[in-house]
Amino acid sequence: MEPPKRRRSNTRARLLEGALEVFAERGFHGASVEDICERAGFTRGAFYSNFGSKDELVLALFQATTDRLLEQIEALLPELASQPGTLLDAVLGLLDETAPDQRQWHLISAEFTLHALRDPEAAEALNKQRAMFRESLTRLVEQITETSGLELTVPAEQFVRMVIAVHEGARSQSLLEPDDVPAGTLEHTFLPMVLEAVSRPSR
Amino acid sequence: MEPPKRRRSNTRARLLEGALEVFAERGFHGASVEDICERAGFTRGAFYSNFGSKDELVLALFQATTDRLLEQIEALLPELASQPGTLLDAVLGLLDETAPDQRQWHLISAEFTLHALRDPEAAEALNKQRAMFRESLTRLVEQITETSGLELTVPAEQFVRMVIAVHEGARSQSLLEPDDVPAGTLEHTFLPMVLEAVSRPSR
DNA sequence: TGTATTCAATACAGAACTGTATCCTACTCC
DNA sequence: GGAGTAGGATACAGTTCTGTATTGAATACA
Repeated sequence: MEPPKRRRSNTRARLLEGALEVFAERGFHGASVEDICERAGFTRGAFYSNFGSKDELVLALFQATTDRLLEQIEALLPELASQPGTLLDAVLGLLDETAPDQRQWHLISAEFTLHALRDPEAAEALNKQRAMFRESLTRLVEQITETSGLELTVPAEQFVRMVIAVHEGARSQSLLEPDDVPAGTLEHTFLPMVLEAVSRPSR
Repeated sequence: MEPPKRRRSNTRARLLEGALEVFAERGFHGASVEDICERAGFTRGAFYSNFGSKDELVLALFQATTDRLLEQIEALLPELASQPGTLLDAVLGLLDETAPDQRQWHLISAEFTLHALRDPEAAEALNKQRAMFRESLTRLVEQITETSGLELTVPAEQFVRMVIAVHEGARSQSLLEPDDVPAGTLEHTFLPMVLEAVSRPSR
């Protein structure tokens, strides 16, 4: 009674993967259930046998993505915290490594955010995820500042919020104008200055 | 032969207005032509008599929005540049005043950006608009730094890019978590620090 | 006042999409 | 190797949307 599910969970995974791609290309509303199935190599029969509706799939996709993100963070945090290197390297490292395909991730993430801005329920889920992410990042920042003789003049969480804002805003610009703003340019120019502005050698 | 168009241009305007609202609520793909017409108080007959398709309307809406934005900037720039006040007040003032309805503007703007990230033609149009906006903002920054005994340690345009990144990233956070991040909090906490970090009294 | 024109409403045809019901195939387990 | 079942394909019905063709009312103009 256990093994027969191997096939099932596999097609679920493939459907989720296909959905990720198609959503990135056409957006949630723009992608039909059939588009997703086609991409995954199935027909709608498989879809409705695994998900109740597109909304349910979106939710599952969000959950899966969140789970993977948090797993990655768990794996990366101790490494980054213990390795030598500047605070910024660690922070940017985490931000970058958790988004292997920058472009796709940004598209999906923006799509989710937009969706959440219109739907309170989605907003709650997204905020929960973002809060966990911020927390991890905040912990990382605190650990590194403690061990590196650096002290922040603002609460670590607020610093993290700022880093995230810059990161997102910058990435949006670099994806829109890849020629004028190569990926990472803005972050690497400004975050060091920001950091300098809000930190000092600890007592 | 000229006056008969008065009615026409009026319904065009109402359709555009309706589209703005509906797009903000449901997104481009999520809004049907009929939704837009209904909001504007027409039926699809009026729509297809004024626009060839939803895509054409989106383009027209983008153009109209851009035109209005640039007009507003033209009107605000001299005022802001001449008025007493800090550089930041002026910059944030411009950013805020050009977006009377923060939420709707952000939604539409995000939707456009997302669309542009998927469609090179839209990207070009959006980038042109953003370039003009940045230019105005850059001019404002340069004017104010010149007259206020302040000097930037980075090119004005890059500073402007950074301000925009922060502004967008911050607004996204404050719209998602209005309780935890009241509008303007992040900007007003961090931008002064950033500014301090990248400026010094001029020679 | 009568005629022409403009512009939006209405009616309609066709396409796309969703969701369900049924069928078919390939395992599983005896 | 044969019955039972899981899971995906196929066929179908219903809905929604788009775009066009036609109609009708209001306005301009003579």
